[in-house]
Amino acid sequence: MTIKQVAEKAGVSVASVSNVVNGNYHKVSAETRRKIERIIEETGYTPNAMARSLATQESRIISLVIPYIGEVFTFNYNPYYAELIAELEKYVRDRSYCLMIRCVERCGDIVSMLSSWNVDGVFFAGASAEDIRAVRRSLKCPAVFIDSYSEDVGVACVGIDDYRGGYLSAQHLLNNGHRSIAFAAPQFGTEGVIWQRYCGFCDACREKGVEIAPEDIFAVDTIESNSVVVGNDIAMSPKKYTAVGVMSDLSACGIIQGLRQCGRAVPDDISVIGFDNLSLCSFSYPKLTTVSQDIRAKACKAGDLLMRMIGNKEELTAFEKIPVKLVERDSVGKNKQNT
Amino acid sequence: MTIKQVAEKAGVSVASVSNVVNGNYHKVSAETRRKIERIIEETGYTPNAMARSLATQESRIISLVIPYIGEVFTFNYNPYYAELIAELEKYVRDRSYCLMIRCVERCGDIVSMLSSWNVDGVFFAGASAEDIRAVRRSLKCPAVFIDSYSEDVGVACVGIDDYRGGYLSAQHLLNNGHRSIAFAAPQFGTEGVIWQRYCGFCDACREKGVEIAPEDIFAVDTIESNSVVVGNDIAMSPKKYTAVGVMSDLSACGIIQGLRQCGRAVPDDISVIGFDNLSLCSFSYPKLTTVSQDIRAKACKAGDLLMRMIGNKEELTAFEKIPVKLVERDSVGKNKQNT
DNA sequence: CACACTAAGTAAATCGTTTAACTAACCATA
DNA sequence: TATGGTTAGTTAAACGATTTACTTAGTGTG
Repeated sequence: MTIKQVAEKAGVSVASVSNVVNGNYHKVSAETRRKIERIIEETGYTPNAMARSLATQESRIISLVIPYIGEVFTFNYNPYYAELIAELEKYVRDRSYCLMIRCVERCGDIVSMLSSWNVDGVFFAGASAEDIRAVRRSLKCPAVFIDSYSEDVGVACVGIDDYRGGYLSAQHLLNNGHRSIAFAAPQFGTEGVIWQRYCGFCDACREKGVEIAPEDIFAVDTIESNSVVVGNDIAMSPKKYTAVGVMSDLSACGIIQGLRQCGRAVPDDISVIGFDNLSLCSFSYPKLTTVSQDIRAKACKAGDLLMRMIGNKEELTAFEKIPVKLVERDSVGKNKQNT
Repeated sequence: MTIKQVAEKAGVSVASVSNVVNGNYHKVSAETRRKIERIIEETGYTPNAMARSLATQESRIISLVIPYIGEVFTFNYNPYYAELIAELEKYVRDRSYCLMIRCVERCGDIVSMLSSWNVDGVFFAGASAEDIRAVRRSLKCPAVFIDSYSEDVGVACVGIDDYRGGYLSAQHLLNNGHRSIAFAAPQFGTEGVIWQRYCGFCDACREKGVEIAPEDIFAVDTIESNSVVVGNDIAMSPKKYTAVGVMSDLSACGIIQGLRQCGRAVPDDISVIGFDNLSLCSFSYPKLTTVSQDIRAKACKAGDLLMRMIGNKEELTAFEKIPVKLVERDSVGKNKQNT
C-alpha cells in the first residue's frame, strides 16, 4: 500500500492524502478528509518511514551508543545497562522515535554510520573524553553524553553527582567508626566518573584525618571472576582493613564473596559499601548498603536535553548532575576494633 | 555529500559511483574506479541509508521486540535481557545490520510500525502463543520467536530445552534425598516455557514417587519484592519443605532472602535451585546452584534462522532447542531429615 | 461589476539512491 | 566486410513520501 494507491482509491491527489496523514487538516475539507480516512482504515495503510525520512530529512531514529572493551563484558555483565536501555527506549518511544542500539569500541568509529542513517540524535553512554572530542569533531547531529565528564563547550553531558556519591560512601564508613579503609574500583585515570568518586571518597576521608594511600586502592577488572580475587587480596593484605568502598554493586558482591572465602564475615569483620543500587542489592547477602543513582531520572534528563537540541536545532552546553543518596542495608556495620 | 556530488567531482555518472560503492567492480575500469575511490576518500562520502533502502526495498534493520507487562518490570529487573540484547546486537552488527529495540505490550501492536520501517527481519522475545498468531497473520517479513512455544507451521522458534531444564532441576533435588519439594515460578498456564519446565519438574518427581500438589506451587510476581514474600510463605507453610525449585535465578535470590528472614538457612535447612545461570549466581550467598542456559548459543541459533529466512525469502518452520545443563554450586545440600 | 481574498485541491519537483535499458567503442570471427 | 560479443559507461525511471507553487471556484467588499 502506497500513498498513490490510497489517493487513487479515494479519488484525490497524493498531496491531500499526505495532508490528512500528517494532520494538516486546514488544507482539506471535512468531506474529503473522511473519505481518505475511511480508505486508510480499510487498507491499513501506513506511510513508508524511509520515503518519509528521505523527503523530510529527519529519520525519527535516535541511536544509543554503548562502548565495550574487547568482549561484551561491560555490557553483558552489567544489569545497569538493561535498566538504562529500558528507560531510554521508553522515553523515545513516548515521543514516537525509534531506538537503535549499537555497541562500539571507540565512539569515533560510529559517526559515519550515524550520518548515513540520518539519525536525529544520539545518546552516548560512558564515552571517554577522547571519544567526546572525536565525536564532536565529526558528528553533525545533536548528541547527549551519559556518564561522561567533559568541560568542553557545546557538549551536553548528563551524569550523577559522582563526587558526592564517593563522598557519601566514605562518610558512611567513617560515621561507623572505620579508619582503616580500602577503595576498590575499575582502573581509572584522572578523569571520568570513577576519578570523581575517588576524589569525593578521599576528601571525606581526609576531613577525618584518614588518608587513602596508593596501596589502599584495589583495581577490579570488568571480568566477572576478578572481583572475587580482589576480595581475597583485601583479606590477605598486610594492612587490616575494617571497611572497603567499592564503586560498583556487582564488584561489591564479588568482593564480599572473596572476603568470605578467606574467612572474613561481612559486616562483622569488615564492612562493604557498593555503588549504583541495582535491584540485585536487596537479593545479595548481606543486603548491600550502597549509593543509589536514579537511572530513570538520568534517562529523563538526557532525553529532555536531546529533545531540546533537536527541537531548537541549537547546540547546548550542559553538565547536569542527578543527585545521589545513601541507601543503608546490612553490609556496613560499626567498627568493633575501634579505639 | 551525495552520490551526485561525488559523480560530478569525479567526472563520471552516478551509476558508476554506485557501482564502485557497491562493489560491482566488473562494471568499471580500474582507472575510473581509482578515481572514484579517491574522491570518496577525500570527501568522506557515505551513502544515505534511507535513500538506499527506498531503492532496494531492504532496510538492513532488524528489530528486537520485547514484551513487558505494565511497567518496565520484566525488562528492567531482568539482567537476562541485557545479555540477550548484547548477543543479538553483536550478531546482527557482524552482518552489517542495525538493531532496533522496541518494548511492547502486545506483539500485534507493533506490526504496522515494523512494516512502515521496512524491517528486514524481527526477533520476538517471549511472545505468547496468542502474540504469535497475531503476528503471523499480519507481518510480512521474516520473524524468529525466542523463548516461545508454538507448534504452528511456518513459524521459527528458538528456545532452550525447558522440559529438560525442569527435569534436571527436580532430579538434582531428588538425588540429594529431598522428597518434600516446592515449586516456585511466575504464574503460568498450560503453555509457554514455564509450563514446559513444570512438566519436566513433575515428571522427574513422579519417577521417584513424589507428587507436586497444587498447594506446592508458589506464584512469584515479576515485582522485585514479591519473591521475598514467597520465601516467607514457603518457610511458614504447613508442609515442611526441604527443597524448592525456582524457575528464575532472580526469584531464587529473593526466596533465599525470604527464607532467611524466617530463620531457615540455605542449604542447611532447605535447598534452593534456580534457573538461567545469570552472572549474579556466583555472587549470591550461598552461590546459587542452577540450570544453565546458553544465551549466546540461543542468540546465534536465532540469528542463523533469521538470516536463512532473509536470504532465501522462504518461511521456515523450526523449533530449535538449545541444550541446558546443571550447574552445581552451594545452594543445594543433602537432605538431613531423610529417612 | 471589478477586485481581492480565502478555501480546497492538484501537479510536479525534490529527497538520494539503485538498476534496467541503452549506447558507443573495440575486437574477433566467418 | 558484415556480424556478434564484450567492455565501459551513461541515461532515466523507479522507490514512496513531502512540499512549493499553482489553479479554480466561491465569497465578500467597495
